[in-house]
Amino acid sequence: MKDCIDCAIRSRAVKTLTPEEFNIHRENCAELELEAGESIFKEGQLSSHIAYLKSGLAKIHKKGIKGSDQILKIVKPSHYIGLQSILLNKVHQYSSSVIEKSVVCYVDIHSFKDLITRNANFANELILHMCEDEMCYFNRFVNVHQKQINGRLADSILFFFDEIAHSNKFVIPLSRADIAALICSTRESVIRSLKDLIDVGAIKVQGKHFEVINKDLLISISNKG
Amino acid sequence: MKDCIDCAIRSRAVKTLTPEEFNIHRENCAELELEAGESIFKEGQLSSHIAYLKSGLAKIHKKGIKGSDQILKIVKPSHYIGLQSILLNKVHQYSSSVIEKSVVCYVDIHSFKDLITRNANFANELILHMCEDEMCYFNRFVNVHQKQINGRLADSILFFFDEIAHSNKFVIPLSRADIAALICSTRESVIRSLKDLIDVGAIKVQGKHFEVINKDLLISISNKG
DNA sequence: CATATTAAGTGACGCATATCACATATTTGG
DNA sequence: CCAAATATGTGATATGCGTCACTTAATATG
Repeated sequence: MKDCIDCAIRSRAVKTLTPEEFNIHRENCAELELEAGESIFKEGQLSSHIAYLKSGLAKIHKKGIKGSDQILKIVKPSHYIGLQSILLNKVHQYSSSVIEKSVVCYVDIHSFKDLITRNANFANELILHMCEDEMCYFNRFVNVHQKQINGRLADSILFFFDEIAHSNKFVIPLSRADIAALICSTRESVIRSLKDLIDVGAIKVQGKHFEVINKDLLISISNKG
Repeated sequence: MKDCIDCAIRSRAVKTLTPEEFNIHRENCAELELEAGESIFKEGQLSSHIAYLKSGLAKIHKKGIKGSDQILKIVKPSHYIGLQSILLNKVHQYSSSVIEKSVVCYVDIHSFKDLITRNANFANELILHMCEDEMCYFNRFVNVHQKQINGRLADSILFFFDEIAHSNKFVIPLSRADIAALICSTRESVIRSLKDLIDVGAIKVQGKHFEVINKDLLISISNKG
């Protein structure tokens, strides 16, 4: 049940809204609970809303010419997904799905655009978010190219440790094939690489349950590629 | 000599400014003419300005753990460079340099931030630009991973054809090593791949002068990776 | 609870491109 | 204009990881 006014996980952008603007925002969005694996939107689909991930985790993914999906980004709560909908092209250029049970709010594009043009602080917060994202894309682009698979896998495990779970024991709600899609590899290579990291004593793995045993070692593997 | 009011290549964002805002903007920026190879800003350098590429071409680049530079983006005129300066961290996270003779305006960060918060149309245009950029990053990320080197090289040649030169004869103002940095490869592999594209009759090359002889063939190579 | 389906793991092999070492060509600077 | 520096090009070799085919384990469904 939607309860925007008491929402503890409002985006920083939404926090800039006046009460009047907040009410407009609230009236123009619909909240949905999605199960793991369900789609937020699909590439090629007409875009009419911008999605806001209230809780849970999502991935942004896109098919390449080889027909295989690639995960472009793991989205944390309190983030917008699909801002490109505000562009002129009316079709989603990539897909988004949740990877664990999540709550997603869909915000009507026109109302969202209106908020941007009437509240510069809201727009400013979006710009800040997008700048942060750009930095992540750059770092990831460089790392994916210059690191070997163990370094890339270490990066991803550290991401879930530091930015999602904040704990040395956590679940990575991705299959081996999905982890491969995230780190630009194949599921067989991911399995072999996981084995390497286990063998050197950096992590313990049981299905999707991960435990970081030696974070410094993992960081070292990440740093040297 | 700075002549903002008659500037034919104002950004779409700047076009949204009121005359008053335009004057503030104008008073808070400095124009520089840079030669090919000169730096706009360097990674690690304190950021105090946002750069605007008035004319010429620039690249955004960053070193990876292997110590080698990677080109993250070729920047066309009428684009801002280094928007991440408006974030809290006061240091550039990547470098930017011009790749041909260019004119760059440096805009004071505080004045730029002020413009964002006082003019939502200006902010809106920035958001649109950043959304377009994000799409490019996603496409590039997927293509760099899923295409083999000939496809990636074809992509870059087509980029210079369609988005920079708008002509089948053009100069790519990059060394072979720089082309390699752009397409995630090495200079030897770029040379071999250029040879392949020449051999199949897609292009002609003389130093940095390129001629696309068979665009359809080049597109086909790009599409199939 | 049993069966079917999907995911994970393994071994063997192949390949696209990186690396290395060098020669040649071009550009730069005095 | 010439020497030095840098860029380009080439041949040979190495390698990290993808691919394929299969077996085993885990999960989903009726």
